[in-house]
Order: sequence, then structure tokens, then C-alpha cells
Amino acid sequence: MSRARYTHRVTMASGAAPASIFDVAREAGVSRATAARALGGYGSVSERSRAKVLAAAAKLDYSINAVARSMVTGRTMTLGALVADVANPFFARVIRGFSDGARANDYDVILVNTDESPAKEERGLRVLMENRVDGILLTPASLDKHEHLQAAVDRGQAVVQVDRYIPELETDVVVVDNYDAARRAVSRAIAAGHTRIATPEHGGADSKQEFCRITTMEDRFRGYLDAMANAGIEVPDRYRPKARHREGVRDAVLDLLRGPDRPTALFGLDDSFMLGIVDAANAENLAWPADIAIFGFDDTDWTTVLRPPLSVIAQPAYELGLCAAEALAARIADPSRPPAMTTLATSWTERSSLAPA
Amino acid sequence: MSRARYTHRVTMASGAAPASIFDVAREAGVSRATAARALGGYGSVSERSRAKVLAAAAKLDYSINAVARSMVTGRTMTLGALVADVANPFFARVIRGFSDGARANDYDVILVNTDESPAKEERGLRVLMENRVDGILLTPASLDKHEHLQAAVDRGQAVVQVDRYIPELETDVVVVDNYDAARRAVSRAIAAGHTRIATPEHGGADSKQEFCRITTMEDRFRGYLDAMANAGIEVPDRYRPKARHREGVRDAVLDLLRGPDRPTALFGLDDSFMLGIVDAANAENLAWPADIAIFGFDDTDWTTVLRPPLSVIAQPAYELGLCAAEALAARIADPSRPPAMTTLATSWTERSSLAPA
DNA sequence: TTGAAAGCGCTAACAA
DNA sequence: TTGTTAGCGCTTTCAA
Repeated sequence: MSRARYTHRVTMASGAAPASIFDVAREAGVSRATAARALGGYGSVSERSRAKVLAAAAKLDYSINAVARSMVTGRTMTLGALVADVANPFFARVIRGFSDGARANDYDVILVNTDESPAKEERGLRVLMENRVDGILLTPASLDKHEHLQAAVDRGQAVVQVDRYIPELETDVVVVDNYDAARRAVSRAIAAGHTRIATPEHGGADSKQEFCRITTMEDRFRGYLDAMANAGIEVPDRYRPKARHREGVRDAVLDLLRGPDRPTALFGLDDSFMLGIVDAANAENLAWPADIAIFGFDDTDWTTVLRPPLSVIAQPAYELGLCAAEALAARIADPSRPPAMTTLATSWTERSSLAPA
Repeated sequence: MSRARYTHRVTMASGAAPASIFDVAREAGVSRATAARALGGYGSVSERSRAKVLAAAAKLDYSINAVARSMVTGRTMTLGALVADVANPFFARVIRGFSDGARANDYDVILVNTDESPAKEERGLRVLMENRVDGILLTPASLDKHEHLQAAVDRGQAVVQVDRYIPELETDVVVVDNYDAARRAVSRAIAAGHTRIATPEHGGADSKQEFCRITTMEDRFRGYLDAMANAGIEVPDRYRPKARHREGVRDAVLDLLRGPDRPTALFGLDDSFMLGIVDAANAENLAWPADIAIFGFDDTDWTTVLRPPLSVIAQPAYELGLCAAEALAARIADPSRPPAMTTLATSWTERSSLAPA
């Protein structure tokens, strides 16, 4: 019986067990159900009861036990964020947007990093599902390995893919127009007079980690290739070295800059690629745009601190996360609605001239 | 009776309710207790039973319900991160470290942003406590308003303060040696020959948000003042304009650069201050270190992309979060141990010369 | 080694 | 409007 429990509590150290709804009900002189109704704001309660309950709750410093509530409602009011790496500024902004969107819909956010590793992704997914999150934001680690994701979706887990996506997975998707953004930016450079435009491609070996294909990078690269092709410009293989990470890109670009037919423009596929490109230009003592034009993805803080500031494609990272939260909230409310793909617009900000010297 | 429930389930859409430990037990032909012991790896179970249970679990695609487990164990194996803003690269790295440290101790992380607002902090704290997190990482929003934090600590909530702290709160603390780092860096600049060193101070009005004092910024500023005082250099008021955010700092520094007695060096108290300082130097077309020396806090990506790269104080942001997670794990394991303050070392990286022209 | 049964704190169906 | 009661899925005594 409950009595035993309360007798027990008295013998415990102060503050050990927080007041339960039972305590509040007793203090207020009503039943648990009435107390729950008053505190939860559902059902009907008389003004008098409500006042008594609220007073009792305040007196006892009552804090609802969300775990117990989840137990019976079957909903945790929690969303999972399974992203590559919060320390990456882009994902950090996505998560901020997701967090705000979740909050606006009364959800909390559990964060798990995958480091783009399918194995960690699988582990993280399991953890989130064990915690019975109501929905999951996912930036899939790999286009290829995703049986675990398929299994989760098959089980009915609400999932939204963000930034990149696995086409086979029938989930909501929130992305930006990567292909178009890249194609338009490169076309802009071509229109400005460039023909020798190089773009380090995402890929290549890495001792630490297997390579995982990502739609985002592939779409952007396709945009580059198509812009060049549309203009009738051939892209020599050496203008598209495969590289990863700031350092790898730096080295690849250095090779390029020191070799024959030096490109007149460099296009960066994301923030780390841009950093590597600028590193290489700095190392070769090239000024932009006089010696070389630099443009590419992600309008991070630092792009405006350079002299001159870089021309960039800005992604609505925050909105990506915000939309993802809204998509999940909508799907949870109506699981039967067909999966939707939301494509947010990027914006092109031309700062330093793109024209060749 | 349970039977009713299972009859019910059959009529539900496929995949609606995941298998419970009851289902696994039935499938394996053992009791719930035995199934739980086999699955949870506690108590004693015969090899034969264990095998049967594991096989049944695999067959039913069983996923333990962490909510139900928390209900009975009284632990959620979840930690809360109540930080200013994940989108801030510094906090993003702290959170990454925290997340890794949590994972290493089998905890998950719930993330809540406070935007340095005591009101949001209070709300976030309530949410986390309602979710019965086992511990909370906190970057307190304000030195002044913290009754809610005191209440949480009084209730026995495990808390670790990170980056900055409220001395009155008896909790574990993980910070860096802000005062020392600032004092040493400024002393270094003085030794290099500077006397006119200006430092925008954290403060001033903001229409959007009330101002909140933070130990971190105050410690750093004290370090600057003491370094100057120790060298017998007087700091005119105009060398310490109050400012906030990149833009505010930029404007304040512009004033300074355009006025009389232009400083020969600028010290930035954090990443956004550094950005504002560089913005101002760029706007005035000043080159560093020839026209003005720039140095300060946070070794972010972009400080090495400038030409020449900036001299900076690097904070172990990741380790800050990692240590916080360890501190919480230790406190949860032994709530009676006395609160400890961990101070991590910063490192000074001198890149561009600090010497005045 | 196993099983029966109590109960964690809450919600929700039903009855009064 | 209120109270009674039956669970949610799990862990954990206590017996067998």
C-alpha cells in the first residue's frame, strides 16, 4: 500500500523524493484525479478545487514527473537530433533552429552526434528509440548504409531528413536547393569572365574513417559540372581533385596553384572547403580577387572579416532546423499524411568581385 | 487483465505498439522477471533461459523502454545542458565535449538554450527537472538572478557550472583561468612595447535584453586592468568602452580609432569581440601588426585565415564540456562529496607579432 | 535459478 | 464536478 511508502519517506533524508501528485492531492484534500486535472489543465475542475490544488502544489514545490506522464500517455514530448557534429557551426545552427521549433511545439531535444559514421548513427538511433522520442531529426551519415534507418521508419518512427537525404527512405525531408545554388554561383563566375574554375570534390581516402557519400556535396558538385558544361567549358581532371577537411583541401589546392594552367577561380563546396582554399591562397600569397577569385558555400562569420570579404552562398541553417521541427510536429499529429520534401532557398551574396584580373 | 490489451493490439495497425518485455517473456516461455534479468544483464539467469530470451527479443525486434525503466529505477540516465546558445561556436564545442563525456558514462543529453536570459534559464531548468534528468550542465545566465538555481541545488539536483559561475551556488564548477590568461596576454603585449592597449568591456545597454553580469568576462577584464596596473600604465576611460556583440564592439572600436590617442593594441574578450575589433580595423584600413596589434580570446577557425593570423588565447572548450560530464557522473555516484572547482589551462598562441610598429 | 507480485507517478475511462 | 480504479513496462524484493 501507498501508506508504507509514505511512512518510508519520512525516514529518508530531506529532499530525497520530490512531492508527487498524490501528496498534492492529499494536501489539497482532493483525489489524485482532481489534482491531476487541475495541474494538467485538462478535464473539468471547479474553481475552488483548482485553487486548493495549485496552492498545495506551490506549497509542496511540486514538479510534475514527465517520466510517469510519458509512461501513460505513450508520448515523451521529446525529439531526437541525430546529426554529424554539433561542433560544426552549420549543424550548430541547424540544431538551434530545431531546438526553437521543438520548444514552440512543447518538445524537448535529445542530442546525439554521429560523426558521419553509420555505426555511431545506428547506435544513436537505437538510444533515441529506446528513449521513445516522438520524432527524430536525421542528417544521414551515408547514402549507402541505411538498413537501420529503414527499419526505424518501418516501425513507424517519425523521422525527418535534413540537409541531405536518402531517397529510398520515405520520410519528410528538409533541404536547400544545393544543385541550383551551386550551378547559379558558378554560372555567375563564368559570366564574370572565368573559364578556369576549379572545385575540390568531396571524396578521397581517409585513414581514420571510411568515406561516406552525401547527397549535399554531390548535388553541389553536379551544379558546378553542369554550369561548366552548359557554358561549353571543359573541366580538366586536375581542376576537381578529391579532398576532405580543411587541411586536405588546402593541400589539394596548393598542388593546383603550383601546377600548370593555374585556375583563376576556386569554388568551395562547404565551410571547411572554403577555409582550405583560403589557406592555400594565403600560402601562395595570392590576393583575391586580383590574383584569384574565391567563392562558395556557407556564409559564416569569418567570410566578412577577410579583406575583401568573400562572395558566398548562404544557407538558411537555422530555418532548416526550424522546419524540421515543424515537419515532425505535423507528422506526429497526423502520421498518415504523405511524406513531404521542403526545399529552402539559398541566397547568393556577392561581396568581392568575381571578375578575373 | 493483460489479455485484453493483447487482444486489442491485434486489431491495431501493424507496428503500432513495440514488443514489451512481457511479449519477449511469453515468446521465450519464461517469466517477465527472467526476461528482464536476461535482457538487463543483472541477477542470475541460466544459460538456457538467457539464450531463449535473447532469441525471442531478436525475433520480436524488442527495444527496451527506457521510460518504463526510469520509472522504477528513479534514474533517467539523462543529463541536461542548459547553455546560452548552441549556435555560438564556443558553446557548441562545450556541448560536444559534454555529449561525448555523457555517452562515455551511458548518459544521454537534453539540450536547452537560455540566450543568457534568466527567465529562459528558469523555464529551461524547470523543464529539465520535470524530465528528471540526473544532472545538469549550466552556464549561468546572470550572476545576480539565481534564486531558481539555488532552489534546484537545494532540492538535491546535481549541477555543474561551466565557463562561468555563481560563487554562492555550492556546486561543482569547471572553468578556465580567465583572469590569468588575460593578465598574461596583456602583459605580453606590454612587454612587446605597448602602452596604449584598449579593451572593450562587456556591458552597456541593449534594447532587446537586460544586461547580465558574467564572471568570465569580468575576470578577463580584471586581468587586463591588473596587467596594466602592474606595469604602471594608466587606462583612460575611453580605452575601455562598454560594448556588446560584434556590431557594438565594431562601433565602439571605430570611435576609439578615430579619436585622439589612438591605441596601438586591441584586446578582445571573446570571439564576437575579436570579430568586432577586426571589423573596425578593416573599416579604418589598418593593417596588423603594422598599424595596430590585435589579440584576444578564442582560437576559432577564422583566426588563422586572416593575414597575418591573430595571436590568441585558446580555451579548451571541448574539455570543459567533457570534464563537466565527468563531474556530474562522479557527483551522481556520490552526492555527498564536497563540491570541486576544476580550472583548466588556456594556451597562448602568438602568431602575428605583438610589437608596435 | 526462477516466478509472483508490488509498485514507480501519472492519466484516463468510467461511475457516481 | 469529482472519485475510483486500472493500468503504462519495467525492476525488485521475497518465496519457492
